[in-house]
Amino acid sequence: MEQLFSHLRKYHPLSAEAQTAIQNCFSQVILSKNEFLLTEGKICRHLYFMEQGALRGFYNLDGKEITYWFAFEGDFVTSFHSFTTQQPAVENIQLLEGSVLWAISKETLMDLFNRFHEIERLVRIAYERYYVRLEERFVNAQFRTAAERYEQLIQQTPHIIERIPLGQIASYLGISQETLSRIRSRL
Amino acid sequence: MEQLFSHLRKYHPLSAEAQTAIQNCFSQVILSKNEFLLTEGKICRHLYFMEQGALRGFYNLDGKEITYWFAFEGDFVTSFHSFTTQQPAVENIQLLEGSVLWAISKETLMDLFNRFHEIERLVRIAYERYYVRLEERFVNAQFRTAAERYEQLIQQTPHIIERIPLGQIASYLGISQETLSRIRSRL
DNA sequence: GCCTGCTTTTGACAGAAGTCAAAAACCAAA
DNA sequence: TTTGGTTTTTGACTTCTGTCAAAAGCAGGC
Repeated sequence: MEQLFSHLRKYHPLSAEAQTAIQNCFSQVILSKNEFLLTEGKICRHLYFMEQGALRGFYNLDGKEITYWFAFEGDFVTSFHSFTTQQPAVENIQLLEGSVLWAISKETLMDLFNRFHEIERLVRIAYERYYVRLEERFVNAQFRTAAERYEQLIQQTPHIIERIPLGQIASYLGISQETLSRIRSRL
Repeated sequence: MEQLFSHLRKYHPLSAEAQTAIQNCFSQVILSKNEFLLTEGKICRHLYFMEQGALRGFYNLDGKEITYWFAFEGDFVTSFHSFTTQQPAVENIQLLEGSVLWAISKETLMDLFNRFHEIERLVRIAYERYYVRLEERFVNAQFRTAAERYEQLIQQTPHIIERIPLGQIASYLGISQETLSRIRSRL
């Protein structure tokens, strides 16, 4: 739990009361490799925080699995679209390693927002950081070549390369596995 | 100003006091075609709301202008990265038509957040919507073909096609102008 | 009406990336 | 060590998209 707080404090300081409330509202979830946190068509009712482990978000397109994000230690995890709108999810969330997560339901989180302005602020600030990250990734996807994207991945998030199978990395970069293999061989 | 409120209410209802405060904190900005709201290297100190008009965000890559978003009536406008981090912007924001905007400085907005939890909530909710939109656009950029993206543009945001020159639309879709022209000719 | 400049289209060619299929490498369990 | 399954690499070929250059289309000003 202390790990959760130390991550949360990176966004915004928290009063003792807010911390106590958070402590009472999150519950621990332990899952093993290959289990699903969410499947396509279900409504995502929880926000998770990853304490230890790794997972991926993917959806099915023409029979192929498209992995489009990963989460590791210290990341928030949810189907953003489904969680915020309470519509059925289009994607799946699957564990890549045995993992420890903290979960809070949407209702409980809304209740925390009502009781603690500072918690809603923390989330607002977290959203800003995640938005900027996504914007950067979007610009890369649209305007950089496959090789450039791979090199940037090596620079910025080497843990992805170390912990994730090649096929899923290729998908994450928006290229075929064969192309990624060729890029690697000529670097 | 009423237009601003009617847009804001789509995110979250506002008390009379909050509305009065907002009224006192936003100021009107009128700009003509081709003027710049922000240039590369400057820190973006304001959040804008577009009442009337159109503009684009673009940055320079190898001597070429890459247009990667547009804003129209009812949109919030800022350099998200620069505004939230107060780092120099990497992009330019330029008017595409004579426009009417409402502006608020970062400090004033933070002050509103402190005084009105409900205003920070409204922004938190707005962030969620914008994040979902960006996520969708990212997935399209990475995993759909150029032709699919163009068709989706026609379906979902036909005003872009009507009001924006082809070269900038091509850039927005992440393809060359020639390719877009060919896609159009064979539809 | 007729320049002039800007936008859009067309043509020819080159390069990047995808697909399908097979081979090689790797890994874990028996 | 052998075996079976999975992951990664390699090869041959095709398709999509980009680039450069030229032509066509269009709009405003004179």
